[in-house]
Amino acid sequence: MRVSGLSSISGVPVATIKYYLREGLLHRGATTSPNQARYDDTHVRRLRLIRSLVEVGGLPIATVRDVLAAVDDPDTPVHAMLGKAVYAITADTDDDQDDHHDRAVAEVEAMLARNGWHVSEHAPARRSAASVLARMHRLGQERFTAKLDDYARAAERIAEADLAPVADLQDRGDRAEAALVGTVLGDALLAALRRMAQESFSAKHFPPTTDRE
Amino acid sequence: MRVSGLSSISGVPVATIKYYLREGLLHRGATTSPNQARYDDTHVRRLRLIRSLVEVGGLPIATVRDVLAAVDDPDTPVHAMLGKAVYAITADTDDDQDDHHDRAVAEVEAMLARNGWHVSEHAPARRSAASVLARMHRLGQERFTAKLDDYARAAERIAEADLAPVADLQDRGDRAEAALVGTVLGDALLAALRRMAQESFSAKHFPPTTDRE
DNA sequence: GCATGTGGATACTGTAACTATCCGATAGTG
DNA sequence: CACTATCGGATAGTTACAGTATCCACATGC
Repeated sequence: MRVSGLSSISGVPVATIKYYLREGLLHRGATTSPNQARYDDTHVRRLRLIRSLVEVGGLPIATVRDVLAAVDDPDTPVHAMLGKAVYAITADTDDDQDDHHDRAVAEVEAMLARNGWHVSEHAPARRSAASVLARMHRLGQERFTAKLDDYARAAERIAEADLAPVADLQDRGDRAEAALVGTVLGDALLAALRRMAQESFSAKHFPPTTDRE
Repeated sequence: MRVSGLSSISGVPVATIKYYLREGLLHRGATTSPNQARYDDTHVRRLRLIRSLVEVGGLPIATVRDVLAAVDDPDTPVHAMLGKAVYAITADTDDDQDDHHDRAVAEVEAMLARNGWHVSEHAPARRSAASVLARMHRLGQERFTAKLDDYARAAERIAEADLAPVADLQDRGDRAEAALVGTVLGDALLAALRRMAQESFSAKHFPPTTDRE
């Protein structure tokens, strides 16, 4: 298969495929002549993965390159690769280092302790959670503090569902890719489920009279 | 307070504040002279909200304008405003209309039926969930189908925690803003909690020997 | 044998989100 | 009251990102 075939199967324009090749997101095809190469279904798979990370996850192309390089590198442990992806996904929302931030950090720590979670001191998710919580406080939305444990318990169940199937995978590459997809696309799936659950819950407990037109 | 004061309090550059004024994201200050205006803490609050939606939620400026216009308009029902925000947040990941997509749609419908959820036929979250699920299938990640109910039950608990406090709010504007922040920043908070839960669960059930270096 | 397509390099485009400059007018200081 | 910093508002410029488009010498396949 050559570029045009890869393009029509994947729906990605030829020019864009060339761009991804150039940027190192997609491995080159097997060259049969100075200006001829063959692509196979590994390219199709990879292209699909790239598009999902970009379109659903919103990752910048440069990040996708780094993450995929980590996926491909057998020396990179899976958790390190995921850390990279997760760190990339999580916008580094500059924390303002004010009272709200300090309070948010303390609340996250208290929540971890209450629930018996063991999370690295330097996990980006810690900073991220505290940063978002601090923003909520600054916006006058204090109610999340009280609900943190409810969210945490839900997150626990989700994490359990996330990890069990991944642990069964033998091949390192498969496991890395599964973890990556689960993390990035999983966020989008969960967000959609949350919306539907909200709508359903709202319809059930607040009959559509005043609030719902 | 004038722009420079607003700028130093909020940390947003003057030029950017002017840009937001121009684009209609921020209401103009009370003009005291042809070229002089006073800003108050409603501007500070609004600015914080804008930055959160942009930096955490990743919403485009044009969308933020539309969403905030809906928040401000007393004639827009809260759920319509939220629908706008939710629709904006959820990238319209073009569904490829193939077998995978059809199957994903069916799986989402089955899940809704099994859990007794009442969700509008045209809810964007439906399309979004199906679209993400279809992508997972195309990537060879089938395990999510089996886990859909686990995720759904977690989403139910989250939705419950989300909605209860919002229902208490009396003022329409407060309620709209609370729902908006809860939806947009809530996604980010939940994603961070999920990461931490994964790390904690992983450490607990897969002792750090082989996989975790 | 010749139109069609190829890999690869280079240059260009479009959009989004600011950022900088300029203007005449005002505010607050001394 | 003079005067300098700052203001609001308009306009133009910048940067970053993610592609697109063009060009080329060469291959393929009818």
